[in-house]
Amino acid sequence: MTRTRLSEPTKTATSGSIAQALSLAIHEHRILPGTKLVEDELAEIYGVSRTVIRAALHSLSHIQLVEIRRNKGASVASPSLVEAHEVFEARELLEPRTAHSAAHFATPADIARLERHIEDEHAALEAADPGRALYLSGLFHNDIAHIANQSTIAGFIETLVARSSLIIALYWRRESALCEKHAHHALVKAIEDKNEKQAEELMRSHLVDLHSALDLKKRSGRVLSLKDALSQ
Amino acid sequence: MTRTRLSEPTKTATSGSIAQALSLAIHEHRILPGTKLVEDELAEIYGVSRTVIRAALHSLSHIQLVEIRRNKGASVASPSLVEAHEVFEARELLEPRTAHSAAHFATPADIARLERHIEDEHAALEAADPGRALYLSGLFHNDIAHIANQSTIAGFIETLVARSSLIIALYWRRESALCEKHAHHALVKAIEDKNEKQAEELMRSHLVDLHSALDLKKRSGRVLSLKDALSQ
DNA sequence: AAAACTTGTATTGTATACAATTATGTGATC
DNA sequence: GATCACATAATTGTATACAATACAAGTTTT
Repeated sequence: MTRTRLSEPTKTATSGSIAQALSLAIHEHRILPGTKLVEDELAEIYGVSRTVIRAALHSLSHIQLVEIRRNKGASVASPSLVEAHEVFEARELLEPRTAHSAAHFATPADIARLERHIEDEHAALEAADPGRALYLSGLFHNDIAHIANQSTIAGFIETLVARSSLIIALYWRRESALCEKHAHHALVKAIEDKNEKQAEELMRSHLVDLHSALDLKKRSGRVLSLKDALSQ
Repeated sequence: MTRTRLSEPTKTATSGSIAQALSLAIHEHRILPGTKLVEDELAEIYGVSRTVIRAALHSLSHIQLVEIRRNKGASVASPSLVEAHEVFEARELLEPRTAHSAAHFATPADIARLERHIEDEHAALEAADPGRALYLSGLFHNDIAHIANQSTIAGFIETLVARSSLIIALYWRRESALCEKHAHHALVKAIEDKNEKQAEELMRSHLVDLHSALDLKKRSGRVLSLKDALSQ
């Protein structure tokens, strides 16, 4: 996954790049669950036809980041509490295993990248940008899945991490995500030490911790205009 | 071009129904890995425009049943041996857990449905229709995943089962699938008895057995014409 | 006033036209 | 005979036009 390019406007938006941009905006909570995603509006914003927008929306709907109802259009998905628990239960099943394998396969370059993720995440929190911190936190988990060298499972985890971002927007009750910093640090340490069993156990407890931080009732969310939310 | 009004309940083919029809054809090995899927040809067969076909192909590409390369079009996916092993490793991670939960949640109606699947599968083998038997065998696994009441994980398993069908087309070396009959029967028995631990263990050993039946080198496959393969 | 109908607008679904790209075949050259 | 160049066909990518559906507001009817 490459970082978003900044200022060159000549980038002809393709359905993939638009899906990625929308996905990032959802990850960072610039557009919240329930927001209607109107095809014409998005086509205008990205300077392409509805055809391309439709492809992007459909690909996001497949990973359940957006929900498409026939003749009703697309909106950012709004997982139920049951789905929320399911997502975290699935993560608790998959990710400890990937942490185990990651501890086996990780190279020094991998370790360095993971540590950079943690630093960036911390910097985003310092800069009062919790949305970006959340996104980076997701990248951290995805990166571990890829290091584990199981691309099929890594693909599943990517969708689970993405949906987790929606869930956090709806059900999160904890004030800061700072507590995660130590958990992530300890995890990297275990992976660096090639302590597979410990990495697995740290990942498991980390996820249980996140899962327990879900609230029981939905939060209300104000919805910004798409133009504003997608202007970067 | 006018649509086919000749037949009675002319189910206006939608992208979903077309995706399902193609998926079934792939499951049943009527169209084999590597087969080119030309949009115009499919549009002609199903009596819709390319727009609808494209949506169907894209949705199949998301679950990796078909592979789409830009400007090159779609073809039935042809997983590498590495991917094949990954798919089965993922199944070995997920499905024992669902078997465990299924044993917990299964109702008598669920048991009856599972047993019907086994019978149908056996009947298909008797009728010398191994493709259909394979499809039904996949349904059996999907059904267990749904009984386990974890729709997120069930969704993952569905894609893994689908890809397994491609893998079997490419790498299967066993003559008959009859051996599975006993495995499936024993599994249902354990679920019926609500013996969670045994169900989990039977599922694990069943999957290890399947995994071990993969050959190391690809088989060559003859490709039929799409019109013939999709005529049902 | 409440319910049902009507009409107008916004939005999505599908087909089609055209542009861009890739694949194919033919002949010239060595 | 092999290989390259180039023209032609086949196929995919994108935009747009139009049809179908849903949504909202106002009007009529009871």
